[in-house]
Amino acid sequence: MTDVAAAAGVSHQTVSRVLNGSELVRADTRARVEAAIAELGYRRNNAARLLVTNRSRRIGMISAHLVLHGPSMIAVSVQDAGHKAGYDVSLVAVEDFSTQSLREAVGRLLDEAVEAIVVAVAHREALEQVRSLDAAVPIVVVQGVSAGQPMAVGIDQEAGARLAVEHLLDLGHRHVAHVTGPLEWVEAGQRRAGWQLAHEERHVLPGPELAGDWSPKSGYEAGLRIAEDPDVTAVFAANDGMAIGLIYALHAKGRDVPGEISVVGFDNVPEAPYLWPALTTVDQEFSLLGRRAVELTLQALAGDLDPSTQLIRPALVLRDSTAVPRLG
Amino acid sequence: MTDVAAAAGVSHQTVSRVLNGSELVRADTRARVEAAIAELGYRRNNAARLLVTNRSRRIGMISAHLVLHGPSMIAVSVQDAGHKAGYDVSLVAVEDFSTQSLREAVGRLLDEAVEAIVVAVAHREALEQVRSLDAAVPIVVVQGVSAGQPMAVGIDQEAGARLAVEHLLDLGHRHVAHVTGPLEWVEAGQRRAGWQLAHEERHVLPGPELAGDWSPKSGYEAGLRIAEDPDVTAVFAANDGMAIGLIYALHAKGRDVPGEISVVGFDNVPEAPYLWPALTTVDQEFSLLGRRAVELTLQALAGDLDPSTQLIRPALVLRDSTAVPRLG
DNA sequence: GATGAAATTGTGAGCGTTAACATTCCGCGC
DNA sequence: GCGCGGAATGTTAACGCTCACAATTTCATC
Repeated sequence: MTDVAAAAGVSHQTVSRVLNGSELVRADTRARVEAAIAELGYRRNNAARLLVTNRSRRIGMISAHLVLHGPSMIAVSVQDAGHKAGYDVSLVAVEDFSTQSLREAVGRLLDEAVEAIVVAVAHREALEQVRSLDAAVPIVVVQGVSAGQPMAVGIDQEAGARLAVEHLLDLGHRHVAHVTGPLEWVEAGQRRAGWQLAHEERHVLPGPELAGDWSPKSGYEAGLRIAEDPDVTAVFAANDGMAIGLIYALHAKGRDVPGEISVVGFDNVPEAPYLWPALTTVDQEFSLLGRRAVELTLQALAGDLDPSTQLIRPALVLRDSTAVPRLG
Repeated sequence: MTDVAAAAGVSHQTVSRVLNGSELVRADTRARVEAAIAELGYRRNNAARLLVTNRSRRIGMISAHLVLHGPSMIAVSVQDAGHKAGYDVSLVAVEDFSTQSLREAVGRLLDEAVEAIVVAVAHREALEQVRSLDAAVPIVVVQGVSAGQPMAVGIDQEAGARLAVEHLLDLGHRHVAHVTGPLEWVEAGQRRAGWQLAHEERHVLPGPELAGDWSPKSGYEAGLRIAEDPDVTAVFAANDGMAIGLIYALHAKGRDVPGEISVVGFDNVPEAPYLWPALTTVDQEFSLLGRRAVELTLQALAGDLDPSTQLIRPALVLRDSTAVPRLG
């Protein structure tokens, strides 16, 4: 910086002012400084800057299971929204949810001087733990959110599940079976709750519940069991991956989808329209979620701690994997 | 730090030594300092540290198309391998490949004081541009790599494509059609080259070539065309997503897979085994790629600029979407 | 041309750490 | 008991930037 100042014949402070877009610099001085900067290929040293301003313009994000559609979409969307708001986003992926590993993740972010942390971990206990760590910076939750939580934006999983189940009941199915996600995931619990509620509201008993873990394989295994059960005419799988495994099992067992059994997924992965049959599923608007999360974070940074929970409503996407149940 | 020093009754330098694991601190002094640190909940300020050491222990990564399987797997694996080597990894996603936007991405990373940059952008021109930007830090390329490139690790796309095509020819297909990825992508070109070469080697003419863009939709469109062509009995799709769209189109047109037409994909996405039919495809070992990339980066940081290109060999995964061609 | 207020520029200190060097401590041999 | 040497600790000066304030210039006004 001193070099630039010398080259432009001004003081280092004037260079600093130019860099920060201050109004108080005469146009020709600014031009001279900018020329010198370009000339010398100078870059401002952010460490020094951070040291004195104490503002990193960086927000941290804790994420898990980045291989899954939802988490990865959320990570990308938050990152993107953050950049657009002039923030860098540091992502740290955790592999397990031990206090140890979460503490380490938070520590890592704090070491990077993040101004806030966005937690995108749907694991019930993990969420509580991160919250209880209270890290002197605002924490915003974007996944595994339930109504009434402060500083949280999420997608209304329960509503999405109801959309799916009600669609099947509307078609005339007596009840709907459900392949759950791993129930330590808040989302999995919420989708399951939506499935139950939709039945309760119509005063019918839900169909059988099978445990899955998001993987196509677990959907496949559930499908093998469902194929044996003549009572089941409709299944709501808690995500598209399991729906794919499920349908595969049904095909393998000679059961037609949707002729004999209707299937609805959750996520609307890009290949959903091209599965055979094209998958009816629930679409979540992740990019909106990312934007909202960053908005909320910025708000928190401005000292405005919003105690309300924003829930984005998902939408049902009708395709070919659901049909009126075959009579008799 | 001063506070900690005061609390422990030592000088700040001693605290610094404890923090850096220096040998020259007596055990009881160290214990006292550590107690004070825990007591006060002190965290070292990395900005100040970076300012004086000039070592950020951070590597940057430029990535694109994080929604696609390959890029996202690579991003995760590099990040992971980096963390394990004690480095933070900053990811910046670019959306287009203009000089402008790449320059900005590199700039953003440089501003974060990264010690090296891993470029995971398969776009031909983009790669050259980033290289030509010469950013005073080592640059390692992990995607869109071809043999003979310095400082690069990649997966041998051409070999993978040959595996796929040779398998089909071995089954007895006269030739193989190909749905390409967008040809600005190095990978797309390499897979296409492998497809051509496999034919050349056997002195047969390749089947028709159709242009795709990685999306299931483009695979679907290609599929509609292929379904009309009685000559085509086998197709190599440049990724699984297009293979899915392709198979959907064939089904929709009443063509059986693999009975009438065999299909091979590329990527081995998690749902591949559960598609109908289960997809024969080429598997790439992304986690190994990430580790190799980080190794190479560390080597470069140690001043050892490896001019050789490491290519990881992919593997063919046989499933049910390929079969011996129907006679006549 | 003097005056003063506003616009522009400069000066010095300090952010929290590490590096380099200086100092103190401690135990040992004579 | 003295001096010596290495171990342990302390002191001081950067690192490159912004902040608060001081100094200078500019320009309209009379």
